[in-house]
Amino acid sequence: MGAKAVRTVPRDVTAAPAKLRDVARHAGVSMGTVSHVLNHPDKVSAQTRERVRASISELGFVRDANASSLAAGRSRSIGLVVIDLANSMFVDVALGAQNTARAARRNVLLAGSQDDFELQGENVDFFDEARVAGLLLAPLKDSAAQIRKVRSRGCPVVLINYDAGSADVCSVIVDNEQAGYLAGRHLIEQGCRRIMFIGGDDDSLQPVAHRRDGVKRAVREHGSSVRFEEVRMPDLTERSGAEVGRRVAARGPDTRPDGVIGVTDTLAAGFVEEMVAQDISVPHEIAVMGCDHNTAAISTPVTLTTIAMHGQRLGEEGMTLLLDEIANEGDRHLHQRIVVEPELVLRGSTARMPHVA
Amino acid sequence: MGAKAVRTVPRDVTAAPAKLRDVARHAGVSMGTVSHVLNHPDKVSAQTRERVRASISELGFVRDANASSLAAGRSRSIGLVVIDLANSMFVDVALGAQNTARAARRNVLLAGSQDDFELQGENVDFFDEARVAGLLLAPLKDSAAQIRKVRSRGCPVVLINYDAGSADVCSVIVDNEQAGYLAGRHLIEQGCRRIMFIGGDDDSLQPVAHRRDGVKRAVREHGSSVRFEEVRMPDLTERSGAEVGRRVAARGPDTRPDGVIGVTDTLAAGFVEEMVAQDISVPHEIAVMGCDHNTAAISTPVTLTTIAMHGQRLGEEGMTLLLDEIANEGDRHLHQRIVVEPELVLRGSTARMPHVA
DNA sequence: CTGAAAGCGCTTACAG
DNA sequence: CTGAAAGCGCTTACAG
Repeated sequence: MGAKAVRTVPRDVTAAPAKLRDVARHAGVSMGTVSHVLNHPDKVSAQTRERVRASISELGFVRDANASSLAAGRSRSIGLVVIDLANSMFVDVALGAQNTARAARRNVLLAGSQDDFELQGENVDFFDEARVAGLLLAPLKDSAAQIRKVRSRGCPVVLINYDAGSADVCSVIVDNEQAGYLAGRHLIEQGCRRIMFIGGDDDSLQPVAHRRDGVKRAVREHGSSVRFEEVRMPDLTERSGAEVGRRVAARGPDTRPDGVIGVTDTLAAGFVEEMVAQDISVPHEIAVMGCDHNTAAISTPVTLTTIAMHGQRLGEEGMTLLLDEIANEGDRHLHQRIVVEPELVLRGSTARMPHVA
Repeated sequence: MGAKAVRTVPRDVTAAPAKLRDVARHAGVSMGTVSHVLNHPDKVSAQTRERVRASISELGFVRDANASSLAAGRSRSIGLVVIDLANSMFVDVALGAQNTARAARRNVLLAGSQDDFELQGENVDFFDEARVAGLLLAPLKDSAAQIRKVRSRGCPVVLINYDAGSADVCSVIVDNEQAGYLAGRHLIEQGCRRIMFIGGDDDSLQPVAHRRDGVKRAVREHGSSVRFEEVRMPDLTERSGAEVGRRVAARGPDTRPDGVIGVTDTLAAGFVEEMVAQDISVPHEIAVMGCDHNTAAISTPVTLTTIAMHGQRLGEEGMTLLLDEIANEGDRHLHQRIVVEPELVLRGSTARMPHVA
């Protein structure tokens, strides 16, 4: 080729990264214009916009989000704090929230609390410091203090999977009472007459209390022929489920329950494993089910019947509510309480009736 | 009580949030001193420190992390981008990374890429804009361009579950070849002689290629009596696994494989479900196993033998390497490549030999 | 150990 | 549509 030996020299990697002022200089415009191209491209003429964009990519400019948020007074990101990422329900929540946020060109910052209220507090504080545009919170238990603090800084909060019981905050919840009811009714329909509910000993854990109430309603509805029994464990782990399993096995076959509901799948999974270890047949001697559709509860030797919570739906609805509240800062926003219905998921661990197999 | 009616008036909630300058004024010190209390408490006398802390909590001051990061030139947070949070292996990675970071008083920002290379790019860009102190990246495939960009801004990167093959970056990887080998050897030991490997059609997915190589090594090692067959699917979903299942079922029993390895648990789970639907016994007619210990693969009617990847270990080691690189900015840091060995997890889907039951 | 001051890299009225 | 300038809330040498 006859072209002169002029070639694009690769930018020196050790050179200082380009800043907005460098872009402005390079494009021959003011910093304000570059900022507009970044934040309100429609307010800039097409020609200027393209010139600025060319400079941006040529210089490899990446805007400093910290400076941007500081100057704008608030970050564009949204914080999401969930109870525990090891519970797949909350991964679903994150997915749903993420997708909805992305459609609105917003980023979501994700944090899991590992079932630890103190860690939850740290996560909320962190997002508070980051001055997120909004906070989606799936709390372990009553978190009024944490919420008030964040809100006083002008950050809207939407609750997920927790009913604050007050009208001054949006929430998206699962009907946990109904979840318990579905579980109880299903076992009764499978012929169980001695129902055991494995819950926790901390009544402030709202979903646990509600699910128990639902199971009781199903039992009551059936009349006096069904017995109800509740065991309260200090935590909701697989280990606790196995512990209950040992106690149940130690009883005579006639006094054992014939249907067991773990308030979480994890708990139910631990129970099932212990049954297998003790040579007690699931579902024939004892039908077992979980109650939160945690796909992480894999290790059961039989597949676990459970109640699906539609986590993704929760995340989507919550994010939609939050985005609305952010857009309408206080005034035109009406706090809502959205209830998502749970659903029975049939699997092997309760399949006593031939037609269910 | 004879005390005067002086009581602590609750701070007006509508008042402007306290800033560092307010704290300084309230405590009667300069802003620099407040900043020191926050960032280098040991450089301040105990008395001053406590006075400042009292003012901080009395005023409900929460430092603005954006301003802080801007002034300091870099955020204190660390970014973690994983391939997919729906794969529990990566939740484990996040857990491990989180715990290690927390011990070092660092926050980690978590993002999942949903198996989407474009989303991965967005996640990396986001952390780049946030000027994170370091980036832990579990990439889908070669991401040299993304990495170079971030690094040019002075942000150290450590790779997880991906072998960059170059000595200029730290990485923590699973020995995927060994994982494949363990899987292959296990099936052969279980008596399988016609092994099928279900993989993907994208050779740039490193773990897939390595696991296949490992399976082949096991087959080769056993001599010519074992047949090897590979199926390449466009994606690694449950649906693809079921599709392969249908094809296998359509063959005559004599030409079918008697041992199947899904390169992911998800793939294997889909295959198993299809076997059950087709009334082909797992493990007796066909033994099946997965290869990444994804606890999210719950829906299998028999529990799935798989290879554990020790995700938490990966996260911990990766974060440790990254923290070291951050602390020793370039000079005293030596790039390392840590290999974590995988491990066979026996379950029902390959239990053909009585002693394994 | 403490204080005064410059500066981090943007955004946003404001005026043209 | 574009530009000049003030300011966002901190941190960090620097001097005392």
